[in-house]
Amino acid sequence: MGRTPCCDKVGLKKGPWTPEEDQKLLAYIDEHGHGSWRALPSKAGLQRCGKSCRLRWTNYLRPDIKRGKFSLQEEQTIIQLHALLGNRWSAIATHLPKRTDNEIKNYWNTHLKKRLTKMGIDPITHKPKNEALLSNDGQSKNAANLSHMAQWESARLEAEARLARQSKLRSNSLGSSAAPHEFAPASNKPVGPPTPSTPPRCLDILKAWSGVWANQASEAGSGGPPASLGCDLESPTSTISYSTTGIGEGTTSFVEFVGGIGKEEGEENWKGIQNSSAQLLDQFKDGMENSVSFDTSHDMMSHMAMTSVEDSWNPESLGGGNSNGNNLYGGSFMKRFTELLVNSSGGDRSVSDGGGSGGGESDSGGDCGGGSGGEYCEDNKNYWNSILDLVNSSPSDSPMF
DNA sequence: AAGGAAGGCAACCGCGATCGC
DNA sequence: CGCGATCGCGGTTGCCTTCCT
Repeated sequence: MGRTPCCDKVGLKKGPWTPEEDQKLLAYIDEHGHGSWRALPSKAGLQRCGKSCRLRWTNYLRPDIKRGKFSLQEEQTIIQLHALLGNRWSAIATHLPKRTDNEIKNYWNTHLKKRLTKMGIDPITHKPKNEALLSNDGQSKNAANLSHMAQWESARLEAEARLARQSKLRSNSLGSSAAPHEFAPASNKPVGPPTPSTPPRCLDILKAWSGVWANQASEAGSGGPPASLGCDLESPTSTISYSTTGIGEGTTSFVEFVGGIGKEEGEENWKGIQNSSAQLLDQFKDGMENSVSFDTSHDMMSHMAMTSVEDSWNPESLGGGNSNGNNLYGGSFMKRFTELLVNSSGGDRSVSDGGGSGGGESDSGGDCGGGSGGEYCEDNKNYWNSILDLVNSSPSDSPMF
């Protein structure tokens, strides 16, 4: 029953690739595209299994990958995304143009993870180790909130993937004018919809959400943070079953959840939206109904919209929420933390780019706790703005968007 | 200068998801 | 609907390089 490993065939070479092999593979793909990886080696005259060829191509030979040292910005991105996505390297890679999931994974394991551990941070949960001893009421609630978002995002990812597949199929069946080169997209993700000029509309809800946050923030002025933003992130609860093994393991992305949100769009296009979650829901429904044109995704997303959002995305969750802070993931903690982290790498690095928008700020310990109000809120806003920027600046060729 | 330890990274392995017959 | 083939992903291994003593 078990599938035999593709490399079990005797006579197939393993181990490091030689320049000659690279050349053969490159030449073949350049001329024919990879097509079926299984069939490629024999056609290309390589004594390798297809899987090995695919890996070599995606991780090394692909023309659109960048090699070399990770920039500060990239490090920060990885850390933040890992905090939200866990070990979903391929998903993280979609936000890091020209980096492969394998490279990111290696970099995490060899550099960032150790740095975290050194600092007393649990690299899995991204929590300071001593926080594990804290009472779990607020934390668990936040974790649950994030988990809800993870559920939702997971469903969205599935839908998008399906969308992309179907789109690809359609374009193929229409005798698309695709170039003969079938270069794999970044991180082996399915090729995105053929008309990327309009991003997946399912993301509109995310814009809306962003807009709500922006409004909350602006209305609150220096008063309170958009509670849902930093202190008590609520999210639609998916009806799909999902393992809630904790952040960083088995959870999906909040960053991707806000994926594709243009910060400006989020703050301007949607500024007119009332804070009413009902209106927001209408927007969401409209977006769903009008945009996701493929049956499967449409059904799925619509189902999500109808069954999930209405059930759990209540006004309280949008506008209310608590302010008990200490939201590890939504608060300034993460930002400061990542900055601290990248700074702690020592040597010649410094936080000087825009990504570390709050660079140089005092280390106030990231207390989200009540009290500090304005500064905290500003930090939260900045943090999420940086996330939005981060996602927004995701490569246009990212198959995710 | 030599040997061992540690670090870094390319590549492999195995599993789950998906596709096509 | 079932089954085999294929693909993609994440975890792990093992080799090579660099650092340290």
